[in-house]
This record gives sequence, structure tokens and C-alpha cells, in this order.
Amino acid sequence: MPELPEVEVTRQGIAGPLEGARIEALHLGKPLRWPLGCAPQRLVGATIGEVTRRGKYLWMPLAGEQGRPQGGLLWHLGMSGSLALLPPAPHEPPPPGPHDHVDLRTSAGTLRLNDPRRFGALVYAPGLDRDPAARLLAGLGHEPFDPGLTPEVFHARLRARRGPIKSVLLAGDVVVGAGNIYACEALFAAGIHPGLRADRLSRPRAARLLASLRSTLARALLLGGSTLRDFSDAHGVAGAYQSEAAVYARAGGRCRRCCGTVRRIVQGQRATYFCPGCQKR
DNA sequence: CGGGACGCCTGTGAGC
DNA sequence: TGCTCACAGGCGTCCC
Repeated sequence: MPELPEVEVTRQGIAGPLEGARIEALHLGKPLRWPLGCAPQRLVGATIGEVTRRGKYLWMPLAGEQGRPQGGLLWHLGMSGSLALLPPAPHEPPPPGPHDHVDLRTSAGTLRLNDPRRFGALVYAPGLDRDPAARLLAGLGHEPFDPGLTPEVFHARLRARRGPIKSVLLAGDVVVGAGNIYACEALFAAGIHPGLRADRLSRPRAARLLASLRSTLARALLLGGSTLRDFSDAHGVAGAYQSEAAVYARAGGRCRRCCGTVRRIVQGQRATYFCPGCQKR
């Protein structure tokens, strides 16, 4: 679920309402991927700043009572996580379900993390540039919409990589944001075979792939992301992108462009979907 | 150092 | 119906 569009849609749903809100309590359920890293009580009274995104992480800066910087919270939705912003007092939030593992109660409402598989995380860090945040973000590549990521830069980065282009997109150390769905869809849109070695992409094809990646992510963002099982935005609204996926999860189906058959292969333990007719090495 | 496999955890759907 | 098995959108860590 949560690839860049889903995380960004989530961010857009919570950033405005939560900015300036005061933390009243933090309740934790079952353990997530990593421990919080500080006593929940220590966050009470802090004021939430502007929530930002880096890759698939959300950063929620916190300010202390006297405006002193007080670090922040790094959120990750993992494979099955979603955030819901529940109405503030006088409304009492419904009791947490079995997969609700975080309730961040604030003056602007309760931010609730639901994550059945618990690959997600909530981690406190003294700053974005301080551990553990710095360590987690250290290996991330360019943001896909970063103007500094020119076709030339993208091509140069790909030329240093010998693995299949699909795996390189997924790895996130060249460009962040594409998970399995959007990596497959962007490659289809660009007409590039997922098994092509990254260093074998010509400059024009690299440029085309970058453009396809951007348009794919932008389109998904516009549609509120993809909902394959249970993703929803901060207001509980499902995404709509999955219904227009050209290849993802469509093995055996008819390619919408050439009427050939969509194939499924496995690369690096992950399923890859592509159209052999439209995507060339 | 790059690249690939593993494992974290639970739910779902297919097949028997 | 009920069981088992494969598989699922991410990513840090380990090993070669």
C-alpha cells in the first residue's frame, strides 16, 4: 500500500489540522517495528509543527513549552499502515481495534495508526538530522519531483547500477517513492522491460523513465493513491488509482495498449508485472 | 561496495 | 467447511 502517493495523501490530510496542536497523550498498543525511543509521557505538552515527508517517511516536528526545539516523531506506514485523524473533544474516539497500535491524542483530534502487519514505525528523534532519524533517512535517493533530479543526473545514477531497473527503482537509493505498484506502472508507461540492467538504459530512455515515474506518481496522487486491501487517507477515504493500473496485479490479463498478455515474474523476491509486447530491453 | 536473500507479522484467497 | 500454503504494497540487516 503506502508508497509515495499514499504517504503524501496522508500527509496532506493531517498537516493542516495538526499544525499548532498540543499533544495531550500518547498511547501505544502492540510493538511496531522499532521502539518509540523515549517515554511517551515526555511528549505531552509539546506543540506539533508542520508535518513533512521524506520518501515514505513522515516527520512531525515538535516544539516544547517555551518554543524550545524538542525533536520530533518519525512515522512510517510500512506495508499495511494507515493514519486516521479522529475528531477532538468533546468527541471521544472509538476504542482502539486490534490493529490500532498508536493513539496520539492532541487538541486537534486523535491521530490513530492502524497497521495489521506492524511493519510500520513511530520513532522519536531529537531532530531530523539526529539519530535515529538521520540513520534511517541517510540512504534515501532524490525525491522524484526534486528539480535537481534532472534526466542527466538520473541517467548518471543509473549508469552506476548493474541490477535490473525494476529492482533499482524499488531500492529507493536513486529515487525514492516508487514501491512495487508504481515501479511496475512507470516501467510500463516508459516501455522499458523491468529486467533491463539499469546501466544499460540510454540517456533518452532514462529521461523517458523519469518522466513516466513522475506522471505515474502524480496521477496516483490526484486519485488519492491506491487501495489494494485497506489503505485509506486520514479521513478514511480509499484511493482509486488501482482501478487504472495497466499491469500491476493483472497477470494473464489483456494489455490495454497492445492486447498482448500481461506477465508476472519474480525479481529480488518481489512480483513484477509487465507487458512483453510493450516493454523492451 | 553492490547485490541478493532473509525476516519482521498478520490477513486473505486459492486450492485441496 | 476447514485446513494448508503462497502471497501481499517496505525496508533494515546480514552475507557473499
